[in-house]
Amino acid sequence: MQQQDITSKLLELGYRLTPQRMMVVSAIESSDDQLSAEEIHAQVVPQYPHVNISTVYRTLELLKRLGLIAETDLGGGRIRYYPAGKGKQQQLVCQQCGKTINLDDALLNSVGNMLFRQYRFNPDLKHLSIFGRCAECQKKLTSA
Amino acid sequence: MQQQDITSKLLELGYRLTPQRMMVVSAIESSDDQLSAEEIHAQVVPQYPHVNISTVYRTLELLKRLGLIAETDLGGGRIRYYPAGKGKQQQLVCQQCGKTINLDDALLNSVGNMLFRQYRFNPDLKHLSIFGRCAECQKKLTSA
DNA sequence: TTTACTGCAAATCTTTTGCATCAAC
DNA sequence: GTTGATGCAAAAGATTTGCAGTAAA
Repeated sequence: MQQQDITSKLLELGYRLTPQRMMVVSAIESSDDQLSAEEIHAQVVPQYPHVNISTVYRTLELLKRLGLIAETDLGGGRIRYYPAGKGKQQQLVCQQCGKTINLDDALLNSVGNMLFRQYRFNPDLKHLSIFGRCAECQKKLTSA
Repeated sequence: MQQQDITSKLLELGYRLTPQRMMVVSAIESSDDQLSAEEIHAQVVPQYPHVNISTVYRTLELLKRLGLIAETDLGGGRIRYYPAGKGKQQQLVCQQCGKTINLDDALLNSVGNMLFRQYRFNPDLKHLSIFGRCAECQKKLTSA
């Protein structure tokens, strides 16, 4: 999903293309990371000081409802948004430093298969987060 | 961890045994499910109408700090508490019906080992939740 | 021109905190 | 009697909502 796609999709569906919306879309699109509502707002304000945080929330809600963006819940109420088309969001989240590590497909699929074989459970592996401690934080912990 | 153990541990550590604390402990101990702060409060109020929700939060915070209870984050800001000794909390959570299925250790350990071998990441498998759809809801979905 | 969208302020909802009072020890 | 624990109310942080004005179509 490219930025043009999102905005043209909005137009196509009869929604208005306001500068606020375009800037929210642009912020999400151009970021390498997933962003929180606050972060998106912070990124838009310098270019458009009057944008209200409630508009950001309303825009995110709209884009989510239309399936143009998606969200991950990193736990502890930390919700992050990312473009719906932008790859997988399977990750390891370090609870100490917050770093995220992307998981590779092969490993993930083997886990998914195990779960299905054993429990007939169909895991949503597209949005999986596993919490724990990354190598560096683990090291700090043991050396402390 | 039995209820007496928790209360005696509190005493032992020099904390006061108030009726409020005992009732919070009792609510958590006697429930088969994990409970939210609100649910614990709701369960205590009928027997002790003046208990304040902030006392519940303070008690949970204390018990958590002492390692007597633990919490799981079910996503979407839903935090649930359970006695620390009460088995593992590794589970599959159905996003449709809310049912939880406990994961077996062997499977979990093999996942943990894979993650460590490949990423040197130390997953917190004691509190792992994997979201998705259970067998029944999957069936409903495909037959609908 | 029409009415969807926005900004603002106020309302929610959950959790936390300050403080005076109270009760466990 | 001490001092830690509680109740209350208010604060805080994140998100939502009502409403009147504004601007995209």
